[in-house]
Order: sequence, then C-alpha cells, then structure tokens
Amino acid sequence: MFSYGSRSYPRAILHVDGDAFFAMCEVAKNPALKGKPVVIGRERGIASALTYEAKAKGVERGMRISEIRKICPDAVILPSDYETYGLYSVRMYNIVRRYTPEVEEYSIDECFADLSGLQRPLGMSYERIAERIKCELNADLGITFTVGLATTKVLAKVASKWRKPNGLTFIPSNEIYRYLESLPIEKVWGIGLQTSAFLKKYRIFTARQFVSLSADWCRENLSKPYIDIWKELRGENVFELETEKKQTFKSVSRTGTFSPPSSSRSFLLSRLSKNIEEACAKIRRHKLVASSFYFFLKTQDFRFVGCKIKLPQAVSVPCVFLQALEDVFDKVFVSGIYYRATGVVLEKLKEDVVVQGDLFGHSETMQKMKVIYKHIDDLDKRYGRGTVSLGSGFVSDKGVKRKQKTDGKICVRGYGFRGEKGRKLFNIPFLGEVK
DNA sequence: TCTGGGGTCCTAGGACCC
DNA sequence: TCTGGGGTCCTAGGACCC
Repeated sequence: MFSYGSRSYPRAILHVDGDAFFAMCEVAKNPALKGKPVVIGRERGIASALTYEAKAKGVERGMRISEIRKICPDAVILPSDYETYGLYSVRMYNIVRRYTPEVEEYSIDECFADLSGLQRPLGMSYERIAERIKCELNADLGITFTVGLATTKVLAKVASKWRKPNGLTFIPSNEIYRYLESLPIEKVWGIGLQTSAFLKKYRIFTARQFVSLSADWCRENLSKPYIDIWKELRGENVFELETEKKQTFKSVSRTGTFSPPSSSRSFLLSRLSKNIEEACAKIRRHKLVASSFYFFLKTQDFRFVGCKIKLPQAVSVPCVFLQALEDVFDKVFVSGIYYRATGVVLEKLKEDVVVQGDLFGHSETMQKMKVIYKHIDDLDKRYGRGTVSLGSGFVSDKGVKRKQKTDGKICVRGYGFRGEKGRKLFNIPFLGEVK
C-alpha cells in the first residue's frame, strides 16, 4: 500500500488562478514591460487589471485612468487585447490537461482540475503534482499562477485565495477547520454581501462558524446554493467539475455608460441602437438568433428601468430589435430624468439554422437583411469592428452633428477611402422600410 | 468604494390545465 | 358559479461571479 503521508484527499481538486492575468499576458507578450507598473483598460477609461508593480504604487482596480496618470505617472496604460488573453487561456488549460482530462475551463484566467487517483500512476503526492503544474505554467507561459489544492471546489478556491500572488496552498481534509477559522464569511466563494449580512445577524462572521451551523438550521434559513456551499466547506463534494466545453450562450448583453448623463430621447435611442448592433454582431458571430430581449436605462441615481420585449421570430439583425424598441421606448423613458447608461440583453438564444430556400420562415425583407449583414460581418472582420453601422446610432457618435438626418441609413467608416476621414452615409434604397 | 461590463443560476409566484 | 387540490411552465427579479 502506497502512503504519501497522513495528509488525506478523498478527492483532490485543484484550482488554478492566473495572477493579474490580463496585465501579465501583456508582460509575457512584451518582456520590455517586465517590472513596470502596467495597467489594462485604456479603452474603457478604468483599470480592469494591473500588475503588482502598479498595485504597489497605489493603483487599484476600477480606478479611473486619469487618476492613475496622476498617482503613477510612469504607468504603462494599455487597451485590453482579449484575443491574446484568450490564447494564453487555452495554453493554460492545455498545460493542466497534460496531467488530467478532467479540467473545467471556469473563466479566462481560472480552471479547476480533478487530480483524484493520480498519485499512484504518477508516483507523486497530490501536492507534488500541484507543484509541478504550477511550475510548468510559469515556465511555459511566463506568467505566475496561484494554485490551491483541496477536497472540494469551494475549498480549492479557499486555498488559492489564501496566498497571492504566486501562491501554493494545500488543504487536506484533516486541516479544513484550520483554514476556515479566521476566514471572513464574505470571502467564501458564492457568499456575497447580502448573504453575509444576513448571516452576521446570527453572529456568523467566519467560515468556521458557518460550517458549525446545523443542517436543520441551514435548511430552514438558507436556499439551495448556500446549503451547497455549506456542504462543500465541510468537505462534501456537491459541485462536480464541468469538463464539457462551455456550450452556447444563454444571453448576450451590451451596455454603455456615458458622461455627462443625458435626458435626450434621441441620444438614448442612439446609444441603445449601438448596444443592439454590437450585441447582434456578437450573436451572429456565434451563429445564434434571439427571440426576446430586454433593454434598460440606468438613471443618474443608479436605478434601473427597463422593459422586456418579445419578437415575433428569432433573428439576429438589429433593425428588428430597433423597431420593437421604438414601439415601447416611451413606456420606460421619462423626459426630464437624467440617465447615465443604456443596455440591452438578448435572450432566448438558439442556433441559427440556415434553411436553404426557406420562403416561409422569413419575409423577403428579412432574407435580404440577412444577406446584407453577412457582407457587413465580412467587412467588419476585414477592417475592424464597427466599419459599417446603422445611421440610428449616429447621434451619439463624436464629431457628428446632431441635426444630421441619419436614421434609416447605413454609415461606413472612412478609413481606407483615399485618406478620407470620418464617415460616409449611404442611403441604401430598400432599407427605407427598415427604421 | 462616489460605483464598469458581461455573464449564470435560483426561486417565488402567476398563468394555465386537469 | 363556487370550492378544492395539484401539476407544469414561464417569468421577473435577486444574488453572485469574473
């Protein structure tokens, strides 16, 4: 009988977490950035990720870029490059898969892996395997990772949060309570502000106190997700790894904040038009159609007002959404109120089954729209997103005069047209029927 | 925390049917 | 028309995550 010490893992669940992932991908891509304070998020105006060097200088996530420039003048501020991060992400998964096919691609910078049963074939303890994986990730990607090993997913998350960055923490089953002792309840994965506030009313402040609650108390006072977390923290496996490729989206959304806040009906509609166009482009990229969507306005004081809309058929062309939106917009919009953001959520998504010569499913106009959007998507692929866009989104574009009549037209960005800048409007005849 | 953006899951309650 | 019970499906909204 093999024995690898007294440390026991009924299941050996690994959690791998990239340190400051987006920022570190940029450093890995361009080694000249090494050791410098690097901040990601230039295009959004706020920091979405930052290196530890930037953090050491007082920069924080969510901080405005303008403020970062003040407190850290030597910061290298870059726009996000999701394609690169996605590539590093796939490489991360594949390195972990050298050890086991049981890998859950949890997010762009995180994954879980089930190492159970591997000690004997690999001739190593689980802890040694975890160490090896961490080293290979670091060596092959040039990025450091924080790794946690425990007996359940929730405990593996506790482990990987324990020491960052570049951390490696093991929680064998006989040491669970030691790690939960001082862990604030709101730090537990899945327990947020509301639930921790509720638990604190009952004098539950730490994860240790939480797991000491009786099963009866939990059943009476908590809903399923929290009972599951309670079990997982006690070492009982409830959350299985989802090793199947994350299939298709259930919803796709696009939102945008603007400043200063606006009370202009046409401006808000124009922003929503942009939201719809981008969301539609995304579902077309994934070969999906939506038959329902939700739109909302966010007021200055952070309230959401919105409305859900059903479409007569599942589509992916913006004009149908836009038409439906205009029909109900005024039920939600109140003139005189100032709004700071708009957004849309496309729902009821399903695969866009292309039926050749389907004369019944769609009107003639719809057929033509689909053809047009196929070409628009091709142009976007070649010249960058937003090369061709709807005129209705024009009012909110910089440098376009408000009065310009643009509804019902399609605009094309001027790049590449003999040095011409700006945009050109084309009134494409049969689109006249489409608002 | 003077608060950005993109997702998922769960649940209570209403609609509808037998 | 009212009373009673029970099942399913759908939806809105809450809560949480990265």
